[in-house]
Amino acid sequence: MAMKRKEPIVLDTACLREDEHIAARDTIDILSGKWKLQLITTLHCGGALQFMEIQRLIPGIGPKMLARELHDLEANLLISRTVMDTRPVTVRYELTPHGHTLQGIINEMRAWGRIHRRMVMGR
Amino acid sequence: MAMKRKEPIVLDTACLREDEHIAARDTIDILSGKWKLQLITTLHCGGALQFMEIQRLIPGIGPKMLARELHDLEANLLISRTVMDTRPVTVRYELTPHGHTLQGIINEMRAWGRIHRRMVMGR
DNA sequence: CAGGATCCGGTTAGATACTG
DNA sequence: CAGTATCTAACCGGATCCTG
Repeated sequence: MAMKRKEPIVLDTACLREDEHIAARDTIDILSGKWKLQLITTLHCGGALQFMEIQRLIPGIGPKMLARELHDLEANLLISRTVMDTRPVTVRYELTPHGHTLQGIINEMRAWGRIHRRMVMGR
Repeated sequence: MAMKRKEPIVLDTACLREDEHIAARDTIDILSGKWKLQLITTLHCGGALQFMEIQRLIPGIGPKMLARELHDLEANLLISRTVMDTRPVTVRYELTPHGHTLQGIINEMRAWGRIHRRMVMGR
């Protein structure tokens, strides 16, 4: 008697394509990490800011983390770093136009997060 | 002579409110982790699936990680877990309606991620 | 089939101290 | 002011083995 053949599970690939996963993952990776969201939002609202100004606006972040996160964002062309020739030197960090486009997604995350919190915490 | 008073930096708080940060962070936390996005998308496209079916659909994931991620999502009311009384037992995992609402954000992440990739990789 | 238990290497993030 | 260097504790994710 023939074995009952179990067909391999293959879903409609349209929504499971590899590069679709990658695109979403890229976005998540950029936004992941403890301070990225706050940092982006702070620069979005605050415009151009200096290193210490940012540190004061984000309570709890240390210089090491702040420097690292700023590097990451700069490498992704999301912020620009400008050394001003003042004395002592100051550095101006600012979201690029591309960086500002992230705020749309962040706002959606806020909206969903609020709904989610009500759902999980129960009203 | 009076010192030049540096005003403390206080930005319009509307976009920097603590609970706004938290809401966005909740969303990120749910979507962070190596397999969450793929897992949600797989269940979104595939409907109800068994443990092993999911494992086959997500190449590389091990049973430990899969179990953990499923637990996380269930704790957040994003998926439902149903034990079927078959022999041997099988378990059916399925996105809840609330879970399906995540796909909107995920799709936006994909769209942004594609744009971003073109921007960084240069064309 | 559906997982839990254990071990283990790599990454992450904080504290502290120091430099140009 | 604007960071870097170093050390360490915590966490993440994988491999392997085991159970009901």
